Amino acid sequence: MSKSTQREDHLKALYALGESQSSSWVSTTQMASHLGVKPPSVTAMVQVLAELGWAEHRPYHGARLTPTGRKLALSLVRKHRLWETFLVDRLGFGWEEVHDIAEQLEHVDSVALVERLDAYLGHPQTDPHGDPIPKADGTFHPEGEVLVLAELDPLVCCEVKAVREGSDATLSAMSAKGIALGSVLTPAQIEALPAAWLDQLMVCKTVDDGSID
Amino acid sequence: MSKSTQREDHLKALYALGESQSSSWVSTTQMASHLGVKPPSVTAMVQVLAELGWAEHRPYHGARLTPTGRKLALSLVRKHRLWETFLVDRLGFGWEEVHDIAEQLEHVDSVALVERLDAYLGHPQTDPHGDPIPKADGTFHPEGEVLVLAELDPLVCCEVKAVREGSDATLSAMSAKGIALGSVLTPAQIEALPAAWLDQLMVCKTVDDGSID
DNA sequence: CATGATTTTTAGATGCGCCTAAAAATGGTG
DNA sequence: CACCATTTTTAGGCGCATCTAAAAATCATG
Repeated sequence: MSKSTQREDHLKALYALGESQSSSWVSTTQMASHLGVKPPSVTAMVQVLAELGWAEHRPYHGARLTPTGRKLALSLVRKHRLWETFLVDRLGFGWEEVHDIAEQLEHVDSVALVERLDAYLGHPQTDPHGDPIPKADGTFHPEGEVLVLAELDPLVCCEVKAVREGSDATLSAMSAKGIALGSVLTPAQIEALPAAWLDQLMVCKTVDDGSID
Repeated sequence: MSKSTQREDHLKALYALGESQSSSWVSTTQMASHLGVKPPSVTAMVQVLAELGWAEHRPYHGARLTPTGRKLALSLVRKHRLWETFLVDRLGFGWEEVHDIAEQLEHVDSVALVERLDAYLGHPQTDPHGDPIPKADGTFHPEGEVLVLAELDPLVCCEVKAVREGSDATLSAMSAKGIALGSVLTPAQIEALPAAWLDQLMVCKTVDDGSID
């Protein structure tokens, strides 16, 4: 598929891991466990990405995307999230079923396809997990004030805005408990959730309108 | 992508070439030119397909699909044609633009995806080129009485039912001359067509209803 | 600040799909 | 029916992405 599914996968891993931590430098071991390969394989691939001008490699310290590499990674994220949106909104898949399929679809190489798909879906701003969809030029729509549920200090009512990387099983379990994008959670409900979910659920506080009047 | 895009491509070539001629035995040279590789590469791949039980290989004589191989090939054809239908009917591509994209999409491995796509498209029976779409069980809807335009002996009015493997440029040119599925051609129009097209256009005779009344 | 534990890279091998060149089989023709 | 042209397969290599094992660099700790 096009230039190489593997290169694209390494590029995406570099992007995803760089975003999820303070420094954009990512270790080869991190990438290896994320991609399910061994560290030496990552080293080799990172060196290829460096030759292509898509990443920098500081031996023994890690790798980081170049601006070019970042653009490419964003276009992959864009494709992935547009396909997920298609699978859920149009084909009726559950949000826990679409990741692996989108993983394959995102490697299809056709600019026209992505742009037509985007238009067909009505230029969606977020995917079925609530994550923002990068635009064709690599910019995002602002994400609003969301925070990880684990960091909600005084437990207050909040609305689920997005779910970060969860296994299919986790996503199914959430669905089963009635958690979806837009769900409102009360402090009591939050305390009853499995601890692991607190790091995955992104929420924003809702105003308690004292609805018992 | 799944088991191997290359194996799938060889399987499809074996199917397509076997169908297009009297004998289902296909030479490695034929496959090689169809796939754009050299004959020794095909020999090697055919031997792999034989080990998988997808094809028989009679050395120095050719290869042929087994029933299992044929089923797999039909499921690829099914996916290809469903995606082409999606691209044209839903995304608004022209029929000459979709082959290469569908070629990539058909290798995406997900039974659920194909079946949902089929339902979403309304279980179409033919693709945008007029070719029948195999059903999930590998059967076809009957194709009706179509014949190659080149064999239309007394030139009479006919309706375009399908277009066989044409280059994108050919398909564009046909569109430009107003030829689409369902177009009705008069003997005068047929005589004006480029000779090469006569082998690609599949038509059925139409009743001249003597509409000048 | 030196030494041991850990991380990372290099070295060398494997499988896959492709290639070219050479050998083997087939098939047509005198 | 033997020979030559053609087709097909075998032999041997190459590039890519991966692996394991060994070497090198970094880091953490006494």
